[in-house]
Amino acid sequence: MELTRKGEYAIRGIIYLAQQPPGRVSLISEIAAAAEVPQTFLAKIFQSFAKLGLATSSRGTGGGFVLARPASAITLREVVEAVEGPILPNRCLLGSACDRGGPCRVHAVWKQVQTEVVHILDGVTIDTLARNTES
Amino acid sequence: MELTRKGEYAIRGIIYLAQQPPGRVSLISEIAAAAEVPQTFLAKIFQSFAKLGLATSSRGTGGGFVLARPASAITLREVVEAVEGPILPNRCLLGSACDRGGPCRVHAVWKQVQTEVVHILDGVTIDTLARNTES
DNA sequence: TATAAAAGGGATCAAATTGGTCCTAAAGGT
DNA sequence: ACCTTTAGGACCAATTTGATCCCTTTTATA
Repeated sequence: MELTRKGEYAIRGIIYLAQQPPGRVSLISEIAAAAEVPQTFLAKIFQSFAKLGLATSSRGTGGGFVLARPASAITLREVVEAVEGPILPNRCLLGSACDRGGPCRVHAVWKQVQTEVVHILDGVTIDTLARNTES
Repeated sequence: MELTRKGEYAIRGIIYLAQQPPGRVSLISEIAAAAEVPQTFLAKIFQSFAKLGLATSSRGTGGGFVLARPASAITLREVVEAVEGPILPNRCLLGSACDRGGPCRVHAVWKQVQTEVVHILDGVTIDTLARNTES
């Protein structure tokens, strides 16, 4: 029930991107330095972003990353799920038969938790986080 | 962001206890068989329950476990936290300085997630789960 | 008062996950 | 050609998870 480093780094990294002037290309080395995150690790994270269409990547000289959409159209949920996988408080929310025969007794509760968490994270955009200067 | 086996076993085990006639002592072997959980592992889990005052244990012949309180006075949150530790979507909710200087930008969001999840789990008692015959 | 029946608690262990590095390949600019 | 930059795969150490084993302590009872 805890965000991993990967998730934290992902958020820090994409917030940095969102704070750049629109269209400005950022190097992974630059983002890593700014977000204080191991560069090679962050590179993997941004690969996921690129694959999922959160960021656009370009190679070679002058290459780097740009947000694929306005920061106001990227939700915290998308970013978290991009690297951590779907919000899933319990395995039983995947398949149908979680208990030994029939849905488990707590199924409905986990479903509710999932729905609520997804709702909260969907309600926060990267734009909001990027503007949010200090607490 | 996922319940572990330990948490699942804990819930299954305590639900079984709650389904017994009031005052009836259950052996760990009996609970393990009924809940289809590895016995030695479940023993550890019930040790936690005993320490935290969710169940009462007695040793020797005729010993075993009984709920320390009516099942209607034990919440799902207590059971989960007993074995998984506090509901904590992000490490930053522990200390004060999560970001490099000052609270991190997402701090408030994680706080909200934590509050909401705790609220949901606090609203479900073991009694409710134990009565809940099938979905 | 042995003895058997339970839980308590520590040590240990394999497998999976996490957190991260390294190297080579591919793509793009000069 | 050559340099720069991301893509992708292999790899690795540390931690966590999911257990098991063994010995100790407590307690009832034959």
